[in-house]
Amino acid sequence: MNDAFKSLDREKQNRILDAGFQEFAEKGYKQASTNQIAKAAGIGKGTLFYYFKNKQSLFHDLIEEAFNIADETYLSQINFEETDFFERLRESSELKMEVYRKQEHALTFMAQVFMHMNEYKLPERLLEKRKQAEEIWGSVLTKNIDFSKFRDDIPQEKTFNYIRWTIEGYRMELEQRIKLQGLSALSNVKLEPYYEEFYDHLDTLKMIYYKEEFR
Amino acid sequence: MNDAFKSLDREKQNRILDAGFQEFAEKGYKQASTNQIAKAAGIGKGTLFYYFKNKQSLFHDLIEEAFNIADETYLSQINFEETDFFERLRESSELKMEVYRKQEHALTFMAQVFMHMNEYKLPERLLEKRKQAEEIWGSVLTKNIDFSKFRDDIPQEKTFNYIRWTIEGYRMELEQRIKLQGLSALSNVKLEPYYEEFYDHLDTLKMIYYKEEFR
DNA sequence: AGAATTGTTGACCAGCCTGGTCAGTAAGGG
DNA sequence: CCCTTACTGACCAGGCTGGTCAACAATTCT
Repeated sequence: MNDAFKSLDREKQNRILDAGFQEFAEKGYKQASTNQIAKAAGIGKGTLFYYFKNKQSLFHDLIEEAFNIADETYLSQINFEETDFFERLRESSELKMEVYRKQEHALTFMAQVFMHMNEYKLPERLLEKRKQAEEIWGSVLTKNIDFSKFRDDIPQEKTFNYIRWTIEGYRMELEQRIKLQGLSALSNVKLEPYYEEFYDHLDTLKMIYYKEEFR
Repeated sequence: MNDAFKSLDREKQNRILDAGFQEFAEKGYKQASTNQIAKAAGIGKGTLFYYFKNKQSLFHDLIEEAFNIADETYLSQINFEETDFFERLRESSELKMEVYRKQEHALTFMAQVFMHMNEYKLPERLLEKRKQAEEIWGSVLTKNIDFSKFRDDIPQEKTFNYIRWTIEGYRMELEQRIKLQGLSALSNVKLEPYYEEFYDHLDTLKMIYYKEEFR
């Protein structure tokens, strides 16, 4: 990523970044095609290599950019004053949705990178960032949370995991549903009804896992 | 799949089938490589095409074979007399594990095919099978189940989904854990402690979602 | 025994796609 | 007018693709 790229207008930058995020997230480093990325971004192949010196450096730059995006629009916005678990969960989910709106494939790309991190020999600089990110991502739903609101006949760790897994399962099914009904991009989908559905699930989970007096 | 293949000894057949399952499950139809499959199965490339007439027919045969395996060692073994949800869940999980032991990648292959079914133009014969399979797979955790044991302050459908999602989340984390700790094949991993862990989760879920008198 | 059949292989094929280059074009600013 | 910068796609060598096939090996038949 050189100065030429950085001085592009934001829209074009984002188009290129997102094309890269999507291709690498879908196929992994080796199988990803720079031709595809250029085509999806709507630029010539030469131009891609005019902005990035080669495939590997493009990949590294994408990782760094994804970290930055996640940092700026997600992690740094989390309100760690909020001690209620479900409120924190709601806020963090909404922030995540913000990221999706800005850069639809940044987060799936990040997840892919996290999963296969060990296969890629990344420079020290990125490994360091990853370590930091891992910690803070893990703290989003734990740091300064009032876990005493959970019913105490179920081990706290289980409660925590069960809620995580349930939400994750719901998220995946929702993704599937949206993908099936319309081929439209996420940005074109009316999201309001899904929010209501999601809040409803949060309430139900509160019913299930909170002590009576906190429901 | 011709007579030559069918008259191979079981072990070699399974080696080839599983190599195919794995490759297609990992990369999808187009990206899958017949070279890789032959190499992974430990046979020459020519031999693979001596057994199967071409890539597409190999793919179709694998689908059919996967359906048969799932049918024989999983679906047909489910005891639909058992009306307790968690007992049914336990049994079906153990049966699934049987399938894994016999053909490690058959089920992930099937899942992949189900997901991307619409992209492949499959012959009528397979589409029909799929339709049937879909119905019966859906019925495994519902048909003849006594849902009245669930607490009735939470909608039954939610209860059902939440348990599914929780178990699925647990399964994925377990897979991750096993993959990390040892690179050994599933068949070499001591499974007993995991079973205990799994049963423990089932008990906890019973605590959460059953009426008091059925816990 | 030898002949005939069946099983198995990897070198080989044309063709596609790969990451990357670079001569050439276009545009803008001085 | 030149100089710089932005941008492109034809082009390259090389790797991998699905698939073939002549040659060889093993087994079975006569």
